[in-house]
Amino acid sequence: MHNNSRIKDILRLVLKAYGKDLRPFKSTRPIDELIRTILSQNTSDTNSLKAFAVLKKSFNSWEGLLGTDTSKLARLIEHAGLANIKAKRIKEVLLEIKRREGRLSLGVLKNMGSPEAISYLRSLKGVGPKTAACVLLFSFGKPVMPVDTHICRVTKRLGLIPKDLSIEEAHEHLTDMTPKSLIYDFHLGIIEHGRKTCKAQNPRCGVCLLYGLCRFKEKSFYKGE
DNA sequence: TGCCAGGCCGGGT
DNA sequence: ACCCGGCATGGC
Repeated sequence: MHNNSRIKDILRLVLKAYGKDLRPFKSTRPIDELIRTILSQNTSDTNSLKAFAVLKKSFNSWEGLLGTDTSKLARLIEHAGLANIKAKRIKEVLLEIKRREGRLSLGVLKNMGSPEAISYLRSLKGVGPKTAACVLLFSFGKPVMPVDTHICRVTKRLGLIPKDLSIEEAHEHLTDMTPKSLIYDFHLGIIEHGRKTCKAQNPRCGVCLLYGLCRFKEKSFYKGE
């Protein structure tokens, strides 16, 4: 637990600046979360949420999705981009869950430890470290940090993790070093920090003030600031 | 106009 | 164990 005090510092600043904007934890249904997260892979929120809304509207239950052919599914989710890949992933992942569990449910994860649950999810083709972490955190409240490209960049820049970590290693490091009860807030806070105010340096944001962490500088940082 | 968004897989070294 | 190309829409 090397960087423990530093991460607490940063957590405090992030929560002070953005805590009030974060939606409180409310667990989402695991299959919903899984589908939503696959749609979000390498895709903006607005596009993936639009596609998810179309899917929800198209099916009474996800059982209905299993009988739909993949090309038709791809048309339904075209707003999300990468639609052919995602349609195939969603359908095959759901089929595999149904095959394993006898029904379309991830309830089996509830009583698993995090490592076991991660292995289970990642053995589904199309589910990588980020998608697995989202399901475990947002549906089951397990202390697992989802790391996307933005979080990876920012935490490296903050010096919380070494710059040469792969994204998979970053998941492990950040999960380990963040106090369990704060993983959810930290994840959302960093996302919020990037999404909103800190396109330029924000005079009310302690993270920007202390660490110069405004979004517009990220590119130059990664070209070797 | 080009770049990038809450990734992941498969194939090559 | 890494590295890379492919996948593809919409917003700025």
